[in-house]
Amino acid sequence: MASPRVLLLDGHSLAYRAFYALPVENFSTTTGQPTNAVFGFTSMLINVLRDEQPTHVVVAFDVSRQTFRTEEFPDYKATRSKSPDEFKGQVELIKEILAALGIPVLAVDGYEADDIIATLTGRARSQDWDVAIVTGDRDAFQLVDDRVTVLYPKKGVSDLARMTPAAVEEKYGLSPAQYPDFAALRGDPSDNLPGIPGVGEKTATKWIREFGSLAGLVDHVDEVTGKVGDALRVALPQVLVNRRLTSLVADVPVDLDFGDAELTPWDRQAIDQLFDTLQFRALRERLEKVRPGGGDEPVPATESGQPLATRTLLAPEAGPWLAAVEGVAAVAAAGTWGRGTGEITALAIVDGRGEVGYLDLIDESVRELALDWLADPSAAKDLHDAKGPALALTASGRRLAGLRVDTALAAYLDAPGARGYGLSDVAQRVLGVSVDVEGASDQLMLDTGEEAAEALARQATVIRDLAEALSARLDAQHVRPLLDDLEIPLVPLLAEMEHDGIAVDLPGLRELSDEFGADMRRAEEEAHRLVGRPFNLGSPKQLQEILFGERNLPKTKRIKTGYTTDAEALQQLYAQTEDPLLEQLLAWRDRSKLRQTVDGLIPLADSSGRIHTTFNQMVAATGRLSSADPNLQNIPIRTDAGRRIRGCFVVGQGFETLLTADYSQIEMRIMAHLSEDTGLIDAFRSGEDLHTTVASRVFGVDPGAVDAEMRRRIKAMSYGLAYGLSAYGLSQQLDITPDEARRLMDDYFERFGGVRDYLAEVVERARAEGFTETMMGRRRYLPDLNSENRQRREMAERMALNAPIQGSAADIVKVSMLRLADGLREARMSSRLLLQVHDELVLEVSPGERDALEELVRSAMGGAADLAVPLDVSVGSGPSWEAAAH
DNA sequence: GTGTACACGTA
DNA sequence: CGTACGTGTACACA
Repeated sequence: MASPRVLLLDGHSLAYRAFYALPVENFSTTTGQPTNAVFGFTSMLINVLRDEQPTHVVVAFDVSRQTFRTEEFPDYKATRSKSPDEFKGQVELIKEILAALGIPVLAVDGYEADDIIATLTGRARSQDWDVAIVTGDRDAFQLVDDRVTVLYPKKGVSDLARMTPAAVEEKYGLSPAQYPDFAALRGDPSDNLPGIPGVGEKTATKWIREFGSLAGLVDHVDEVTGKVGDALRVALPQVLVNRRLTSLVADVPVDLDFGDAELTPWDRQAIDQLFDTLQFRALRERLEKVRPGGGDEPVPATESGQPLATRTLLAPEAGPWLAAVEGVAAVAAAGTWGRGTGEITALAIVDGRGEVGYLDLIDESVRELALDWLADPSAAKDLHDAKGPALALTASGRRLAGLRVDTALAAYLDAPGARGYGLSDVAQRVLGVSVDVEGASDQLMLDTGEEAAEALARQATVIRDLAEALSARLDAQHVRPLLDDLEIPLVPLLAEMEHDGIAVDLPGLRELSDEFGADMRRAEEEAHRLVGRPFNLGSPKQLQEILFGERNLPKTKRIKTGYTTDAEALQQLYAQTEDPLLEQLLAWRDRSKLRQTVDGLIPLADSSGRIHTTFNQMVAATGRLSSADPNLQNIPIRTDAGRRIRGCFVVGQGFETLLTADYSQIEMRIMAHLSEDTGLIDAFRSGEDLHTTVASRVFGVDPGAVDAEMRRRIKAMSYGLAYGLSAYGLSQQLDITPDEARRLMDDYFERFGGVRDYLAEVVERARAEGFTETMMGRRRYLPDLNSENRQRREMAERMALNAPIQGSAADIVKVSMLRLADGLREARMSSRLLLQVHDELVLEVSPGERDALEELVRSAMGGAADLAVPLDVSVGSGPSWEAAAH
């Protein structure tokens, strides 16, 4: 075996280099946390791990600016400006990353990182190890020899100079051992070490070469002629000071066993979580490629992903084989699905005995057997992301049943807010194994039979092992009921909703598109006329130039790229200046947004005029569903023109009407329940208008005396509470002074103190426990609650405040959907659920079922949770989504 | 072609 | 300086 190779990094100097090399504007998270130093450092680390292939790694940091050097020479590094706060916070993040990678971090009081590196270099050399040093401090060049290389960042963070003895010789004309002598003569402006007037690198090199060393030069100092000789003699004491400071200390009391520095597999969960919060996507992939043991290591035979003897089951034996499956089967499905339909092309099944079967569903009879088996409730099965296959089953007229663990959903409940829930993501995170799903599907496409079977069977074994590992995790977190009773039963229901889709009035949509298009053109022409030339109204950049440059309008709120041109700001500008261009811009924006929505819908209608969204069960960190392709959860409603789009979602053929049902103020009701605030509970129980009732208490007047403005303010305040609204934010929204907003909040909490106490308690508990919980126990982990960074911490606090409220509402709506679907089945009704929009359900009503359905919906939704306040449901019906509103 | 910023629709 | 999403456009980068 090759001798160990140790990699030593100067954490501070590299982070510092990165901090100034990478523009912070391009390297910050969406929450505003600067990450340029972390990114640059991590990027360099990954590169050297890849290129140097070290067996051991240590990172050294400076402790403080106080070292023996500042004692000897108080001006040492005195010109270094205090490192900015954005930098210091990032050093902590770097240390977190190193901790997750299992790389020891060393810092010794009174010494610099380079001294630690010199010390460790000496130790490694004495064991005859190779050493690579990465540092932005050139003093380390003195350590270079045939086994010690210094990698010095030339510029940026990716270009490292490889300083070998030959490279030092070439660059300075000196040996590494001569370097500190040379540096002492030259001085170092960055360390605030004075040089000698009239002496630069050239002269310094010449002297060292001539006399062999600084000591040699000192011995013959009188022989140096000319003005520089005089200068040298004058500066000699300083030069000797420089020499002592430049020299690295190789006997720092360092407490390190090299065994602890050995590279080992790292803590994937910690890495994933860190890289997620830092929003490092590409880096994570680069890191994955250099992980210990290499990126493409074969999976050990005994571990997950190892193919077993796979039997490809042909028509005659497929039926008996499926009937003989024992225990819970882990199933990997191949196929295509989306937009309300799907097709399964192959299944690999591993059963409780370890029997592995592969079914090619191209064969008609195998296909029927396999689909029936998937729909068999007595055949227990685990799948990964079963909604796709469920969609295919639904399309074939069946319903997925017997689903025990969906490993994607389980991973989501275990860690909502993670980066991805694909099989390879989850297998990597939970089991630490690589599953090349892409490669597998490539092989499936090649259809080389055996290879396709092997690839899919491998996935099935991973699913089997994941189901076991995740079950244990969910049990430990007490979230197993959420999987069993909520998320899993929802899978076939969502598949059916997606498959059914919702009918649209296509001619109506086309008409709207034309109309909105005409409005856009009018506004655009007028805008061009007002500006005097054509420009792109859709370009915020051009808009900024025109508004704040040419027209010199008052500046709006600052954004990264200048000043915002969002609708709110344009409206304020218009109120101030009455510039007619602003009217046109606002009109154009409004119409183009609506047209964009309409034009996105039209091509998605199927041949029978129905549109099929995809509900995503695993994206929202709070537990909500989301809707995509198209998003039917953000169809306009607030404006008349917008509502006309809703009017184009209509009842389909064979049905009588659409019915919508929504929870009124569900989040406020949850807040009343969770906070146990008697005032708020009473307000709901009174049955009067909530905001008016709350306003009358806050302002101390009769409900009849509450005017529209009072109600508006209280409504904004109440809703804002669940989002962590600040006095400043409230003042902005209500257009009042922050003082007034503060007073309003105080008055509010005076009357509803339970709410304030609850909100404060939620955050504190989450800070202590690391996560928030909904009424049903759904967790959200918020590590940033203990962040040193104020912005991140406060962001996490608002999330902590909101997650139990939004998440409990999401849980309740999910429960109501399941109760409703069960009720429909039991009553043998053919009306059906089409959409969920967070607190609203949209149903399609079969002829004659209207009244019974309303009754069912009210009881399913109203009884979905037992709260201290009633769950109020309002119902409406009509031929379109718009008309069914209430 | 891909990623980011901005703007904006919903609950 | 208010949470949770998805989507289209512009624009800069590769």
